Amino acid sequence: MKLKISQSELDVMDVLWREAPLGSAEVVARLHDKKDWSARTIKTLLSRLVEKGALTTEPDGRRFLYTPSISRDGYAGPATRRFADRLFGGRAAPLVAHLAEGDGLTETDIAEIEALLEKLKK
Amino acid sequence: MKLKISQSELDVMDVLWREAPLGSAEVVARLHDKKDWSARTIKTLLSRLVEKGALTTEPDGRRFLYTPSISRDGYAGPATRRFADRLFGGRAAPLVAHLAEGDGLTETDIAEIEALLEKLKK
DNA sequence: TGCCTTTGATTACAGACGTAGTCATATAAG
DNA sequence: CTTATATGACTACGTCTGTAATCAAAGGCA
Repeated sequence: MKLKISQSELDVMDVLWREAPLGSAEVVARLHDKKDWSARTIKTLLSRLVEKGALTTEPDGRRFLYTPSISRDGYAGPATRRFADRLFGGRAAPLVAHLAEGDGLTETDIAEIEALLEKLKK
Repeated sequence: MKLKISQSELDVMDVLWREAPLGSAEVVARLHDKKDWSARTIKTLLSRLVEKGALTTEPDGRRFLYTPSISRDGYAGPATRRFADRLFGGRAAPLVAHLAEGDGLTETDIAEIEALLEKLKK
């Protein structure tokens, strides 16, 4: 059961991972600034995500409310590992190095990662 | 000039990033254990990569030698940032956390990342 | 010297993806 | 009650991907 979510679909999931359930019009509203898509396009993406089982629907009057059926972490974990494998042979350090390039890491990020590493070492 | 390399194509690039130039038969040999692809398939991927400009060719008798025209880092850097953006809104810590799950980080990885963070803080 | 093998070129084809349009219907507004 | 509108269902269509097969040229082997 490998759930394959495409790039554009991920943008939609992102909205619903932040806030759910939402109706399609609300998703459209949330995406309005970020992406220059027609409402139709977003509706299509929502439908495909439902087909794929990434979203659950719940009727709310004449419309549907959409809710993710996988958590962001549930999806991101395996995806991250596959990503690291393909690009860096699974080694984590180069990945972090790329993130760090050009001020990619905030103070907070650094602190959090350090805390994380501390815990791992114990 | 956005170079778009697909998943399967990346597996081919990986071989050539490790060792280049190589002829197609050699690439096929290197991939034999990893992927269960016919030689035809790999040839197609090589051709597509050449079309896309990700590989350079150099005639060597009746065959071609393939060499990457972008470095692994040159490709991985932007790709990593896009990946982090899409999945974690650009925040690095959750990404590292996922990598760490289930013993994903070796001692060496941890040490390297720590060194990296040290340098960033200065 | 004529055929098999290797290699590159060209072609194939289904399914996923990006990006919508059309249609029917339910509903809100007047 | 009638009409404009919002919403979901279905349809569209060109491109990209995964995964090859076929064809032709060029050299190796019998």
